[in-house]
Amino acid sequence: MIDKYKVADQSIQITEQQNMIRVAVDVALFTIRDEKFQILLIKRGIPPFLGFWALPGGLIRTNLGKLGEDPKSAAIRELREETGLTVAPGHIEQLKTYGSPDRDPRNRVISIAHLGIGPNLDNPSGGSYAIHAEFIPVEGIDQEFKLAFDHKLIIDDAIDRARSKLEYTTLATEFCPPEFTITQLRTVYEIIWSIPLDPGNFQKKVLSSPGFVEDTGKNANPLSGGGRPARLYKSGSTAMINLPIRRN
Amino acid sequence: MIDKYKVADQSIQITEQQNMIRVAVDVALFTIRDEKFQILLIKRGIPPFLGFWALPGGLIRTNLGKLGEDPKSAAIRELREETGLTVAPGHIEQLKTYGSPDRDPRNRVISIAHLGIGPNLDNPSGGSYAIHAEFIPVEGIDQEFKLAFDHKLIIDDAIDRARSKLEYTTLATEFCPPEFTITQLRTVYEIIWSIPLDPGNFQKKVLSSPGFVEDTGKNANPLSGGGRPARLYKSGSTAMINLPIRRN
DNA sequence: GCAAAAGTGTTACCCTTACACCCATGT
DNA sequence: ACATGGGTGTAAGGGTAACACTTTTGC
Repeated sequence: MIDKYKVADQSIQITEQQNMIRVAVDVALFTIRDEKFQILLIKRGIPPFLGFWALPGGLIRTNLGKLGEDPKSAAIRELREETGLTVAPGHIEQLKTYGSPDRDPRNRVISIAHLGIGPNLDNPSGGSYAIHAEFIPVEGIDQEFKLAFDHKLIIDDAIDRARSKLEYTTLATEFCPPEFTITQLRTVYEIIWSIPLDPGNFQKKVLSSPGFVEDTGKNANPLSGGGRPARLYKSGSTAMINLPIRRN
Repeated sequence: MIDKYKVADQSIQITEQQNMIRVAVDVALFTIRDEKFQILLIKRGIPPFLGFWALPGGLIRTNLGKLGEDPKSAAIRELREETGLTVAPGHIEQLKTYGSPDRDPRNRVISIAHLGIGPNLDNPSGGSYAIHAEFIPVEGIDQEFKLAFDHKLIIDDAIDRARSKLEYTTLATEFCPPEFTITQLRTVYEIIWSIPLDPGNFQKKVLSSPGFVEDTGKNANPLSGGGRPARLYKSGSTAMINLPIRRN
């Protein structure tokens, strides 16, 4: 019942190099482009999985300063290094850790996956070293789509998380520019959930949820072809929605 | 923008011992005892944090077989080794990974925290090596309560997760014996949320939620002092509740 | 004026809530 | 018979969904 290794581990771990594992971070960065829900992927330029798509990511560094970097910082750094894109700390969160012993064919790597949201992103810079980064519509990522490691699993989990967080948090505002109209916000829900929502009811629900959005007093420029100018709102400070937006 | 270390990491990681980190698992194991919501903690018998309370846990092993163990297995093993208690794989899930560089004063350790539910548990066996395990009511864990490392943070996150999962999953049935009455199930909600629920309305909501519970056809023994014998149910196969149990 | 998009009003319907009431058992 | 806990019925209130309607612009 009691294992003799238990205390041994705790006493030797200060000096010995045992039971150490490589720890990576991966980032599932989503955006909306061309009215599609898209995810940032890189095309691998080295084996294993040469030519396969993968999430941007890499090992957490231990040689920076005395103790190393925390996982979220590592995720932001790897994203920048591999794609040239920068995401704010407020727009990235931990998703889940993937630790199956055989998930990397070379040797053991545990990955702390992150979920990121990127509004108004530049085009990713295709890195050197034959690494190519691109936004890919999530609808196109099916069984045919060649993904490295267990990244298909991670992407599916990330999509699920993003879709369900729309319902009870203000995540949707992170897909919008700093000032946006209610219609723009509704379009985010419609694109990510792939369903139409009633414009009138959506408007009332968002405005009746305290702290969801904040009125700027300004109006957006009317579209060409006419239509009443929409009022501009900015994201509120509150994180949770009291009246959930529903998917029925 | 592009960092020269990027490809270097990927090519040398097969051979060199760089950027490796100790990875631990910790378990927040909850149960209901004496009509209280309780968590399993151990009293540390070695420095650092000698005499402080901590979550059961330890390092993931890399020397078992070729590649090592997966995090969930490690969590179940550490729990058994440190407390003598066994939890089924279906009653434990990953909570979150804690990776702040300075969370362990000795050296860098990243911990994959797990959330476990233990119905009908034996008393934890106080381990040898001066390690003492005990169930502690969560209401007693305040700022005065001395917890090691960042375990106060982990416990708070675990309690939040457990409380919110009651609402939209069948987690509450995991606190019950294999066959239970609706009143027993309601008591789980009442204890964990610290609020009373209407017995009649609770009954109807649970029974109208397909797959939440399954009728065994049997009745429980009537309590001494009278009362109609309650019907016995068992946990259904469905994981999600369509009509959420609310906390208002 | 007409089309188009933003925003408000209205109503039937459903679910929830609160609580009364019946059922089955021990003493 | 009475107390006790299990379980069902019911009616008032609140939120939602569907859709009609008004407002404000471009052409």
